[in-house]
Amino acid sequence: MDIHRLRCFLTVADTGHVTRAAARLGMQQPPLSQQIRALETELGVRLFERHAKGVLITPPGRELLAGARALVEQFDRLAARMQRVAAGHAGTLGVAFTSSAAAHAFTPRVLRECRATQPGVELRIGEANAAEIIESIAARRIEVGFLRVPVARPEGVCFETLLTEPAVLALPVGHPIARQHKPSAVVPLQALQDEKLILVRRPGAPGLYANLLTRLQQLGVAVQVAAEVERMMSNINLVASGSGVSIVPASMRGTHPHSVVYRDLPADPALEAPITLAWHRNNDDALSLRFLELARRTAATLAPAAGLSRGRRRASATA
Amino acid sequence: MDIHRLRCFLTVADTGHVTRAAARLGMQQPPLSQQIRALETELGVRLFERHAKGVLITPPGRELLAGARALVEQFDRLAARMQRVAAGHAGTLGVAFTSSAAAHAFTPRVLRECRATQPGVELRIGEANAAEIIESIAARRIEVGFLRVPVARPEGVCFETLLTEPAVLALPVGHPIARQHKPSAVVPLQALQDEKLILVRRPGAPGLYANLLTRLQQLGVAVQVAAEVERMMSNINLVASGSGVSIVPASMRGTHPHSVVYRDLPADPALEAPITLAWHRNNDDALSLRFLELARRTAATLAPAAGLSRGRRRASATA
DNA sequence: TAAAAATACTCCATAGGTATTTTAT
DNA sequence: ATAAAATACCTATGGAGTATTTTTA
Repeated sequence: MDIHRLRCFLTVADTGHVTRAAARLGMQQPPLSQQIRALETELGVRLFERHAKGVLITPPGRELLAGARALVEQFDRLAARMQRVAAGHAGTLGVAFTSSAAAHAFTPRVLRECRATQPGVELRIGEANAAEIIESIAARRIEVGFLRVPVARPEGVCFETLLTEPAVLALPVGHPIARQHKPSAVVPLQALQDEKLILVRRPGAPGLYANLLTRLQQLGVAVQVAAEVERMMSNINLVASGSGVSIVPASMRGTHPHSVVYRDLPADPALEAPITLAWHRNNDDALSLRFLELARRTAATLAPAAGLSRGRRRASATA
Repeated sequence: MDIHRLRCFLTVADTGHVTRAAARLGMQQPPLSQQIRALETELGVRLFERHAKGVLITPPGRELLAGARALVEQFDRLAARMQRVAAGHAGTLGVAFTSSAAAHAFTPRVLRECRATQPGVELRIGEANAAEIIESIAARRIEVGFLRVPVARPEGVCFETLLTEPAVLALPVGHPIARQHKPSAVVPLQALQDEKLILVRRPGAPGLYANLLTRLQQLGVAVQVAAEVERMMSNINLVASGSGVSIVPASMRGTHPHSVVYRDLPADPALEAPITLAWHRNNDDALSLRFLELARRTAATLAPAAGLSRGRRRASATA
């Protein structure tokens, strides 16, 4: 008993004639008779009564009929679905973001674009920190990640900077620096002299804040480290509470609008905060590739000049 | 893509190794590799990443996995069910009764027995008149019928008398015959002289009532025909209403106990009312045969002596 | 170097085709 | 006598086996 034989059986049952069924199946009558006979022998059941003007299904044949029809239909659905999967029009894609990547306008736009252009694709969305996302990609639990800085580079995981944005200074409302500089002004880093600074820093993960400390040291600006936190949101919350000042990616502007004010910093490549796309080198299926391309295109529409000038598709892996 | 290939795929996915999967499938590694390769080529999708220590399923492979597992399980369920069908332990059986056959104690007992001994068998029960039942059997819409008298004998339909029971006289309460004869007495047919008689008679269906009229004529007993009805129940209802007297199969005793009284009649083979089993000659599947045998055994326990003395298994067909 | 998968080939079971016979109305 | 199914026989595709090579950690 296999799908092919069941299809033979169904066609004979539907037509009531072996000959007509054979024609519908695009085959000759004798081999179809043999298929039916083989099925009967295998099941130990007579499926049809043979008459001079055709065949009549038997009670056990009727039992098979319902089950076989459901089975063949399910089979055909699966085959059709796999065709769409092969084309990248259907499937499930695991995507994860860091909370700070999720704050960028890029993130909801990518998801919206994907749902709009690929309605058959189910997105499994998760939020985690960069280390967890990278580990999940390495372990192949998810396909794509969006994060800031690649805090680890396991074998096989690729990274690509999609966008960069400048860092801005985040100050508690009423802070002297805010009073001394208009909202449109650029605050020099020297203004941070003796300020209490809040850092987002994870063990072994040099990122935006390592670059900041290096630059302050170069400039001879001394600061106090008021707190080190793990998440960008904790960082802003501490600024809002007045515990100190911090620098954050420009897309965080607007968080805690009543408690936090933001000021531009001098243009500085070391203080640019990237949005980084992460995926696994071995994921070469149509769906993953389409999604990566979609992410690149979406990023290009958000920052076309930046994207081109900084060199798109800077893929890299520690292979 | 067929069930066999999907089974190969599932085993490789479950084990994560082609070699181990081959062992579990009872085959060698190379043909299994070929099956996987063929499936990938056919679907246009890479299902596994090949590594030195085994294989890792890909995203499109995961898509196939769920569907394939469900499909193979459904396939196996169907195969298992067909095995039970072949043995007669599962399936659907269409059974119909005439209302007067349904009144006999035999009927509920057969159904109860079947449900008890064959719990996997679904009984589709219907009630209809004898002509409809016989036509349904001839048209193969149902498998078995229980009725009184075969009012037609189409090609292929077999009949077998399972039980016979004497006819009894049904009288309205307070009727003179009831007063003149004790409940245990036997009322001679001569007592019906000049009585109003209710008959159950269908066009072209000679049965109990034809035999009765013939016998009364032989005895020179004149009666009035007060009514001719189609159904045994209408018959008893008319007796209950005082419209006349009638004779009914003994199993009808107890119907309308407050309005109708019953009296025995002299033993007379022509006035015996049979319970007849009807089926189609071509139904040789295990389930039908088992049910016929069950009906015969059940009938034998109800009237072992009668059954044997009158010759069980009097099958007949007008072939 | 070792373990796993892929390749090359051979064999055989079985699906399908053609020609013919049997069966039932 | 006719139409349909069964049988007989042939061919070829493809699944499974053995031996061997390739790949990767």
